[in-house]
Amino acid sequence: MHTQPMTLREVDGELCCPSVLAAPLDEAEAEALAQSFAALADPVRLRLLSLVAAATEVCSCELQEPLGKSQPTVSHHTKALADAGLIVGEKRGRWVYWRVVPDRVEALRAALAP
Amino acid sequence: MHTQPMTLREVDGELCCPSVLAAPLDEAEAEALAQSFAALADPVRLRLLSLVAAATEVCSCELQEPLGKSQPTVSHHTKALADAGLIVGEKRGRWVYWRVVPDRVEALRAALAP
DNA sequence: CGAATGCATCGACGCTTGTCAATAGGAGGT
DNA sequence: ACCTCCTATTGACAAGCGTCGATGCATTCG
Repeated sequence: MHTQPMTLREVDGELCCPSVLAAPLDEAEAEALAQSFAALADPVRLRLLSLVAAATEVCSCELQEPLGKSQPTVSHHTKALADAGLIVGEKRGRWVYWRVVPDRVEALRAALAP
Repeated sequence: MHTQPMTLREVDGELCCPSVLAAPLDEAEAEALAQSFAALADPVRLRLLSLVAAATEVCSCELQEPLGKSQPTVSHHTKALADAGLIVGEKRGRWVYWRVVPDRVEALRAALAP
């Protein structure tokens, strides 16, 4: 299972999120935001995310076919999204069920707010 | 100078933008969105974008020092952001002045809307 | 128990990307 | 004309990433 949501806000704990357009970012903020956006910078991961969002809960085995990718590749992408905190996995029996983390998506969306 | 805003919406011309969380993305939408997010998936480009946004207009020469990168590297990143349609450059005299394209940023932000 | 299933990890392969020095292209100034 | 300044492009290099087959780890089922 994959965890740790990554920094992005361990920094000041005050405001919700740094906005790219509001004020110049310092290097730490830029690095954290860039890693989060990098998780979205792949078409397979975007489709994976949209599939999970559409079903509110999806196991990895259900992703392999619609994505048209091998099982290790799917696992690689779920891990990438989970490391970015955008999805979270829960292991039940032999399966891992994935859900999106709306707050995380919202944080990235807020980073693009004017 | 760099131009051409790239696809992302040549597709249906109807709605403003595909949302990742609303419905499963097809491969074309995912590819276009991924390329746009890839432009934001670099800390130097994020800081560059925030610097341009803060000043509403910045020439390349003013970016080199705060970013701490060489001139070719800065040019490389301005091109990347311009290819993604996030900034646009206007050449005046010997200088190129960059401005953000708010609609483009908003389109990406909308892609993360619930 | 053993066999089967779902997922993660490893190793390897190509391709992409960020970076800079060197060079080229253009516009202004002298 | 020449020289200077700003930007873009090229070439090269290292690092990172997406992909898959093979393997390993748990868990469930018979």
